[in-house]
Amino acid sequence: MIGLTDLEAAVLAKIAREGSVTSYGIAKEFSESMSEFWSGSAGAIYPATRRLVQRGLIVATSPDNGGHTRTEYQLSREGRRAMKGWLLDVERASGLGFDPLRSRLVNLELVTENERQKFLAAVEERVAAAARAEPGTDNPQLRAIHESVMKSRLGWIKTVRSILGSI
Amino acid sequence: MIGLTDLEAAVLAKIAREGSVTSYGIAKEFSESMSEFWSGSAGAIYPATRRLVQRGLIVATSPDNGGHTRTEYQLSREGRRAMKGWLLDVERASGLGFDPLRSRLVNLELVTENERQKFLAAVEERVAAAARAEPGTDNPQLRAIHESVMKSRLGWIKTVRSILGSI
DNA sequence: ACCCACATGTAATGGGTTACATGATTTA
DNA sequence: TAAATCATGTAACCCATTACATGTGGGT
Repeated sequence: MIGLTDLEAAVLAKIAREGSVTSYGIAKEFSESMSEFWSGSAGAIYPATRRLVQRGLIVATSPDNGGHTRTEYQLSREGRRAMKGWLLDVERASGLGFDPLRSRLVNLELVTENERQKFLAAVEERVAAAARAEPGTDNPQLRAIHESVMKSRLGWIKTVRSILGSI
Repeated sequence: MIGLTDLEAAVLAKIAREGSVTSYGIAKEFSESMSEFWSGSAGAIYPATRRLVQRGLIVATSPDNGGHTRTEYQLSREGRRAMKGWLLDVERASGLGFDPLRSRLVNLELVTENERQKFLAAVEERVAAAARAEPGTDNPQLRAIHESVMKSRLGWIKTVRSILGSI
């Protein structure tokens, strides 16, 4: 009834979006696109789906399409409820999480002006490149959200550069 | 020589900024301001400083200011080098990390229009409130960075609302 | 025949979390 | 003198990571 880890919640959401998926399918999406924060390793996903089954949040079905083992998961009613509880959690959604750039920026006064400038320029270039990269999804909503993330991030970096440039 | 965890790096940076600190002092700052991503628990900080000492990245000194035990840490030369290596790591700095809001937004199509709108309005309000809150530091650079984070975040949320509003 | 994608798992490890335990010093 | 703060640590637990092990099915 209590806490889902963020990975568990993401798994629930993935199952909700797809309807029916295997652990392998979940792991694959996590490792190639999802968040780059999770590796999408088997050692995380298989235990996670097992936990979710034990808690009754998802149900397992084993369609026998010839020979090999394959287990697909679907959301249960409680699973949907839990997923929505996590998704609409305003308190947690309003936090900052972990941002590898932010955690560096707040310490950037520890290096020289020159290093700062070079670093920020390089990061800006890299983020701009990532923003131009192909989106990896054809869902227009997701694409728009992804685009807004990258745009806002670029704008933020520019702001920070001007702040730190004027020391 | 290889990887620092982000927490270890943050500890190094804190020591670099302060010059000399106790584990307790580090834990305190982490738990009240730092990142809200780390709890700043003793169970994380004391083992971390121990590891950093073992790797020669910080050195321990025990000033005897009467009676009670107290261990302060300072950066070693290698510690400064490791910290700078982490700080100026463009590759890692350019990633997205974990954002509790982003990880929800990409799944927001799973709830009704009404729930979406209510959720986004509530989050916007809460983030705006956090942006107005007192900064917790008197360092003008840090304040400016924090301000830029919150401003960019608010702008982003507004963009997302207009994207998701026009479905 | 060989390789790649699909598919499922386990084992060792690492590094966080909460909760607990202890004691000195300062402040009300 | 009671409470808060400073200060250090440990123990049990959880969960994600990497690396390994195993096997099927389809394409070249």
